[in-house]
Amino acid sequence: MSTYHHGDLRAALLQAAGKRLEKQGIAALSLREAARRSGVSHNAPYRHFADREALLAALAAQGFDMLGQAMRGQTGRGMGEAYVRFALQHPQRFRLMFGGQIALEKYPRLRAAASSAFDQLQSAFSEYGGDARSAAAAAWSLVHGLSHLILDGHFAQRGEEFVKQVLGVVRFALGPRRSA
Amino acid sequence: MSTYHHGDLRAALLQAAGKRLEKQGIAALSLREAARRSGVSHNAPYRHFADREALLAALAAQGFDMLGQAMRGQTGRGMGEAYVRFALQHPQRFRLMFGGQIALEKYPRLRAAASSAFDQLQSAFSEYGGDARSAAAAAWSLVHGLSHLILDGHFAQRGEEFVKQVLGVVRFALGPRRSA
DNA sequence: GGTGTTATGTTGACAGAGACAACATTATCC
DNA sequence: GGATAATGTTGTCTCTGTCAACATAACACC
Repeated sequence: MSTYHHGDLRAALLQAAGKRLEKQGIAALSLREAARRSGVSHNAPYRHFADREALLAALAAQGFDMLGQAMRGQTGRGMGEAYVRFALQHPQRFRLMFGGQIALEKYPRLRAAASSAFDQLQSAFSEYGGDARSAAAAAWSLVHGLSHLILDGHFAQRGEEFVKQVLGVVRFALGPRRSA
Repeated sequence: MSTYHHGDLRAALLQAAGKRLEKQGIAALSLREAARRSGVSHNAPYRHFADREALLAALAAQGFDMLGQAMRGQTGRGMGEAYVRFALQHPQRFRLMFGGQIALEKYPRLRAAASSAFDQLQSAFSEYGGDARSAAAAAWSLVHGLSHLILDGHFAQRGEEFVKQVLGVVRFALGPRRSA
């Protein structure tokens, strides 16, 4: 029988869990459910993930990769808009990535994926001289917070228009401005 | 016997759960544990909370009240700093409040508490004329995102100094703006 | 004061999840 | 081709949320 070994169970589990995640939210994610959807016994996942948290970490890492992809090629304001757009398009994934349920220090792969995404933002602010770090941190905070608050339903509006309006109100002090 | 009825079980549960929350995080919160800590049977909590989520919602509402209290009397930048300080002092509570695990629309009391806190921020920006809403939204986003990212360990620094520096880099544009 | 009604707690039970251990089957490598 | 590691399975335990049925106390009304 070739059905005993799955072939690529790890990927299958990630896909099944990913689907479940977007549809039902983090709380609905279970190893057993993912196993079921992958047509495998309830304990098989443990050969690929140490525990539930490890599965979540892998999904989150995927998310950071996706986010990096979404921001690629963008600059300045456009990058910020891409960030928010990603969050709105993948709400549950975004919450998983930034929900604080995963101990970042336990998953180097995850930390690396996150840093890589942040680096893109950072480099977009290199022109800001000595305060580049602070400006980048502020910009990230701004788009991150905006994403979160919109997702949580704390604003009445949530369209592209609103996002542009809010981002447009902000200026970063110091250094040259006005580039596209 | 006066031991059959607890007296104020609801408050006791909230306190027990609150303690557990700050120490162990949201995931470690369980109705049964709270019941145990309150010296009561495992099903007693259901007389006060419809389900686990309702308990979480009550804890979150408390959190918004605390946040409102922390911002009271502050203005401008100081209010933003108070916001971040609150988040850093009550990390798990903050995550609960903004983790998206609670369906805001199901708990009017919770929504009210949240709006009330936001209103304070909003009113601090009333001077910004027509774009007051956008400016307030941006300011909230900024401090909110900064809090989140620091909590998640995405920045190397996390002291008061760093917070002031990041917030100091941001300016809000006055008056009406062109939109993209 | 006695009595019916409501609020509050208790006991018991069930299903689903995470996690561990022991065992089975297939790949892999010399 | 056989040892060894990788991968899956079965079985079991404990914990949790939640429902149902029952017990006890508080309260309102006569």
